Amino acid sequence: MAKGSGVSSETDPIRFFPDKPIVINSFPEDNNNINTGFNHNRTTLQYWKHHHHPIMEDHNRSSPIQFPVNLNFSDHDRQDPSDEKRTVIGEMDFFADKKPEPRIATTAAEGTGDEDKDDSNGQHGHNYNLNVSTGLHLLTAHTSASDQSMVDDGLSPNSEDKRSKNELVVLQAELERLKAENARLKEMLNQASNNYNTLQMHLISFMQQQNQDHQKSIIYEETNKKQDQPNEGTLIPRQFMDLGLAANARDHDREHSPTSWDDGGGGDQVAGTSPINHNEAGSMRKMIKSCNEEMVSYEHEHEKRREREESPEQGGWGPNNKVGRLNSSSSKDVDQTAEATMRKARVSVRARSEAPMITDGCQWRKYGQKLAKGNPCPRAYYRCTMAAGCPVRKQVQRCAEDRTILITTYEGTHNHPLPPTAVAMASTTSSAARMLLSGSMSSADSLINSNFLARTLLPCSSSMATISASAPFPTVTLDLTQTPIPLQFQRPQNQFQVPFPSMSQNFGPGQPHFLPQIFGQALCNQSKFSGSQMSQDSDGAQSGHRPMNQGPPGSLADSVTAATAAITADPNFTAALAAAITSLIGSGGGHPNNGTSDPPATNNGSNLGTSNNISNVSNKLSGPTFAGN
DNA sequence: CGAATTTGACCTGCGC
DNA sequence: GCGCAGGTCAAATTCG
Repeated sequence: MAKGSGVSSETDPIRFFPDKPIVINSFPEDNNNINTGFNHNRTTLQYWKHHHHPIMEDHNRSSPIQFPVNLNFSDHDRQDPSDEKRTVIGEMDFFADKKPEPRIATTAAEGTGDEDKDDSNGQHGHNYNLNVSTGLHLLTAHTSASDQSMVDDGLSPNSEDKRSKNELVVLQAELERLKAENARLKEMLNQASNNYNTLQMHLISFMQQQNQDHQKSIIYEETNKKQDQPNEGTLIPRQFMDLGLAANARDHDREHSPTSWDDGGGGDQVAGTSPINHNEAGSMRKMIKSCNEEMVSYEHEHEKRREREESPEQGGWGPNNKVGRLNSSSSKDVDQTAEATMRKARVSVRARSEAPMITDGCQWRKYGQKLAKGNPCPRAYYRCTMAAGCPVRKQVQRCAEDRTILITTYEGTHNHPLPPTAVAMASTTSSAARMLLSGSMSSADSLINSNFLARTLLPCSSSMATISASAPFPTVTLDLTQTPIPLQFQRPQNQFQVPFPSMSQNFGPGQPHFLPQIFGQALCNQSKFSGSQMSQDSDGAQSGHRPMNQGPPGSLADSVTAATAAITADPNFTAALAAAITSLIGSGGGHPNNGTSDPPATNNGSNLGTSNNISNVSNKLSGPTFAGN
């Protein structure tokens, strides 16, 4: 969390979004570095570092949007010499290519010679203002032929007069245009600000709801524990229960109280607690609605599956699986669906590694290996052996296309104490899990959550989360192998890939690369570590013994944990997320349906359980043989 | 010798 | 109902 504090202290998403109105880019480059506003270059970062105020605060001085406005600067504007200087400079630069003309014209008309130098009290500015701002008309009106003749006696024939008038007209038109543009940009900025605020409030209310749900789930758990006295000896994965129940509680809530986002009626917890910008909210609602529809159908399917699957065997992975059914119908339902959900949910981690298996702080025992269809590389099945009865299992397999990629799929939740690295990870991932779980509550939340989870778990530039509904089990795939992802949605079949517009955008300038570094480094370490320990595992050849214990203190698990914890706990991150979502929505980068179609994420909140398992991902070698080949 | 892995058999779900 | 594929079990094997 120490790192997290760093994130939170510096991260100011406000900068992210409000700036986004790439207004900036529509201006000439010479005004100031705001132009590069959204580039990730040093200039921008430096700018932001040195201007710790969001553009919204500072727009009077630095935003190009203000230029046209400041054209009307008055004496008041000039009270502060320094201010004036800066403003003038900016303006002059901005209109550099057009100013010479008016000056020439004015000078010629008034015959005042070098006014810039003569006017030491700023009178010039004032006069100039008259000439330019109000003055284009006035000048034209006042500057009669006689005036001109007085000044430019004998030097200004009619043709020249006409020419200057024409220039004035042109300038006037230009001024009008700029004013209009300024107004438009202002409007955009306001809208962006509104959107940002709206989403931020949504997020806050969403988080509050999550807390409530979590508490509710705890209550459920306590109740169930009392009811399950006979099974007291059995280890009950608390996180599992918490998360699962939370999800179910939400499902229940949703079933009995349709949300406004879904049905258009009022009363959505999120929408209801915060004002909505109708433009933004409208498109968002569309996305969410379609998403929700998909989720509903998806959930229906899985409900059926669950009914079929749970009744016969009830998952044999945990003795407590049967408990729920013995309880009262209500808690039974809750338990069943929750646990089923947890059992079914999976988190798949793709990472480049030469090692036969990524270590995650847990001990695993291989219990099977199978040659799966479509992949020449065998799939190895591991089960957690850190505690008897731990239901967690994982599959390890190399990617068929790229065998340097190791795909580790986790399923289940540990029911025992975890080593430091794993513990930290678990706590972190549980947060993410809750995020994801809450997705089953309402479509709105689900949308946010799927993104949130993805961004939370993989905030680095090379990350991507894929939520798949095609598999029998909802699966979230965290791809740590990808290079920065384009802002576009790919949608293979039922998969919805959550794109990560380089998180650096979402975070304040202070730490744009903080998280990516963590993850990147962790992965890098992983690779190095793997490489140093293993020559090649392509043949499944095992090179001797690899101690099966927790990963090193500085492992991927730690990194991920720290990073994730930091993010999840950082309100700024949530705000940044909101901004990111807004940008995604606003950019129209994806199909409305795409952004929404993350059924699995929401579906049964199943991913929660899985996300817990993510906590196990670390970067140390463990299991002996890799089945992966 | 105990622990872990290997590997073929078995079970189950699903699609045709 | 049958076959396929994924997943699991457990005896055999290997390793330290």
